[in-house]
Amino acid sequence: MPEGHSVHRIARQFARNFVGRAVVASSPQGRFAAGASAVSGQTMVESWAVGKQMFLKFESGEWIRVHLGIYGAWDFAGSVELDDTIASANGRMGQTNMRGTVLDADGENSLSSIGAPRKSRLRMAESEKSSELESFPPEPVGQVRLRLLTDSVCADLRGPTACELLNEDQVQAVIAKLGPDPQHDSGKRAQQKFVERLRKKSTPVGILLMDQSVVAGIGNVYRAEMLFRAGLDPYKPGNKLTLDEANALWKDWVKLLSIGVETGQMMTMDGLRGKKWEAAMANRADRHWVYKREGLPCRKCGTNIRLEMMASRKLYWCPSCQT
DNA sequence: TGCCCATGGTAAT
DNA sequence: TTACCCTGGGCAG
Repeated sequence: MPEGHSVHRIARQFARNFVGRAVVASSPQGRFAAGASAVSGQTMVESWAVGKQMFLKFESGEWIRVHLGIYGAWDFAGSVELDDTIASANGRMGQTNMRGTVLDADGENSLSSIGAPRKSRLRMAESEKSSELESFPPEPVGQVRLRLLTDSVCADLRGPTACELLNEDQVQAVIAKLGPDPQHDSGKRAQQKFVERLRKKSTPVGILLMDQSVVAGIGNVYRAEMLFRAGLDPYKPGNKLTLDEANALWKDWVKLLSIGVETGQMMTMDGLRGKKWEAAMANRADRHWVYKREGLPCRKCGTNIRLEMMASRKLYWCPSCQT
C-alpha cells in the first residue's frame, strides 16, 4: 500500500536492475498477455515515477504504466542489486519484497522472510527454502499480472490497479493530469504550480492534499501527518490558505518524501535522535504524530486525537493543535 | 479459519 | 456516495 515514496524506490530498483538489459516479459495470469508480448525481448531504456505511478520505457518507444493501488505489489527475486541511493539497512520498499534480501513487513530485519514474502511460504522448511533460492526464475506465486525477467533478476507484479501499454503521447497525457512531484519536477516552478492549485479552490485542504492533480504522491498517511506538522485544520478551504502556509506545505512534502525515498518508511516525526529514532524506525506506532492514533493523547498537547471520514477516507487530526 | 481492514483510484449510481 | 478491483496482515473465535 504505497504512497509516492515507495513507488520511487521501486522505479530506482528497475533502473538499477533492468534498464540497459534485455527483458523477457510475460503475464502468467494472462490479463496482461498482449502488453507483455509487445515488449518482450526488448531492452528497457528508462524507469521513473511520478507520484504513485511508475513508467517503464522500452527500446521500441513503448511504455508500461503501473499503478499499484491499494493491493498491488512487486516481488523481486534473484541477484537483486540495491540502488545506491537507497539505504540498504531495513531495505523494505513499501509493498515491494525482495526474495534473497533480508526484509520484513515493518522494516525490521527478519531472516524468516528470506525467499518468502508470502505468509504461506514463511512456513517452508529450511531445505525447501534453499532449493527455491537455487531455482531461477522461481515459480509464479498467486496471480502474477506481469513478470519481467533478465538473466539474473525477476520481478513479479500482483494486484495492481493499473498495468497498461502506452505510447509516448499517452504517457504525456497521463503526466499532464498529475500535479507536481518533487522527485520528478524539482525547482521553483513545481512549487509554484502546487501553491497555485492548492489556493485556487474552496475545497478543504485535507482533500486537496490527496488530490493527485494538485500534488502527486501524497496519500492518507502523509496527508494527516503533514497537516498536523503544519498546525492546519484539515477543513480549512484551500483559498483561505496564506502564501506562507502553502509554501511551507510544499517544503515539508519535499522533506518528508526525501526521507521516505531514502529510508523506505513514512517517518513523519523527524528531529528524533538516538534511541527515539531507532524506536520509531522499528515500530510503526512510534512513527507518526496522529495517523492511526484516534482516541490517544496528542503527542504535543494531550488532547485526544480525532478520527473522522473525509471524502470517504479516514482523517486523523488534533483539534487543539490544528486550527 | 474466516472475517475485516488498508498507505488508491475509477466507474457506476 | 457507493461498489468494485483484488491482495495480505491482523485478529477474533
